[in-house]
Amino acid sequence: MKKSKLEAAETRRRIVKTAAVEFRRKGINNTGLNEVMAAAGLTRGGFYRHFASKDQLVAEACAVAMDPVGEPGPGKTGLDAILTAYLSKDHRDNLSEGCVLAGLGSELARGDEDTRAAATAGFLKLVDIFAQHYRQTNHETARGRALVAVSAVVGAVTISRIVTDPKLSATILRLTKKHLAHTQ
Amino acid sequence: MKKSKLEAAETRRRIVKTAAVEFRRKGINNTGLNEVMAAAGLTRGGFYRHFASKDQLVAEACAVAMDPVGEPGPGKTGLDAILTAYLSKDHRDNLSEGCVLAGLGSELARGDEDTRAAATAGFLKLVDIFAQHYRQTNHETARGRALVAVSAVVGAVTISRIVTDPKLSATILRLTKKHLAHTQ
DNA sequence: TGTACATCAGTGAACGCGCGTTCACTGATGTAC
DNA sequence: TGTACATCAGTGAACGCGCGTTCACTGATGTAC
Repeated sequence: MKKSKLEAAETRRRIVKTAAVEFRRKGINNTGLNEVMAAAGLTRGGFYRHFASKDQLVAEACAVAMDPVGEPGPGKTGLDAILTAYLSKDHRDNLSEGCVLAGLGSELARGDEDTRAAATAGFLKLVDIFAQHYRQTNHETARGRALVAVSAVVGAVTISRIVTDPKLSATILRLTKKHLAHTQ
Repeated sequence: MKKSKLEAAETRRRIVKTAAVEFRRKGINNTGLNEVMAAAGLTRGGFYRHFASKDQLVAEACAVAMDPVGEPGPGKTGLDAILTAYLSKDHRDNLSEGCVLAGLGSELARGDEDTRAAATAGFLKLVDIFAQHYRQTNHETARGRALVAVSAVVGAVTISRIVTDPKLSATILRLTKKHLAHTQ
């Protein structure tokens, strides 16, 4: 049953990618390795040919999942487009493809060093994207504003997912967008 | 071994309070009922005399834990005091007594209706406290600003706990405070 | 190029463990007379 | 007020279950000669 090195590498990538989706969808603690492997079309036993532990998979899945964050779609640019995408109902309702910081924030805070480092790298990437759109004379000021803005949007999406009143949820997203667009 | 009704009610309260601490400290999914009961000085079996399920305890613990949120300590008032307390390293490092929204945000988003309703009530209470300090002519505007501000501080504390770089963590808290104080 | 053998990706059963929940039991509390 | 009995808070063992992890095994791949 041995597969070629190429196939094995592809399998590994598939496991990480599947995990990135499943963890975001159901939470890290609520997602078993069995579940991830099955979703990747494999059986449980093969997992440890690729990873030393679940924690390692968590860290790698986190790193992979952070990559596409903040890309508001092809052709769209500008802070407004980014804010619109991040603070959309689409993003709020689509856990499995959304931002890791908003989807797994409080679980990441209890994660191991590697996981938190991956999340930190993703956060900084997002901050850079935001900072590019804060056209200040001072680069540090732009970065500072971006730090605050990213924190704010992560909080807004997190809370918009908790809140039981749909109107309130929508208002949080709308007003956060308005606020951040105005302090550009 | 039966206890008086008074004692039983006291026991129930103790379980909820203990759960509120343990859930915040280790996360809801990582905290077993066994653990909560032991921390409350009881054995596992007695739990179901007081609660129908773990989910019920989660909802009640969440409601209780949300109560003291936003109280910046005796004698201190004003938005600045609230922001200072909420965005302090003390709050960041003291999971077990901190704000539920920041400590359990992404787990709450996957919680059941009752839990999310309790969290929503707590969120709105916090929004009201903030809104009282935004002295606008229009009450709705003040509430809007408060919604955004509470989302922002929840995001900031969440991320300050994830980030592996202590300086970055401190900067997020400091700049978020500065930003929100200035848009008063 | 062909043969013999080592490697190792993936399978599927099994491990111990802790989970949420149930249950028979104990004995002090509360109630009825 | 005193007695007899029902209630039920709390105990501790046990339930089935899914978890992360291990392991013997299979057989195609990759390598050495």
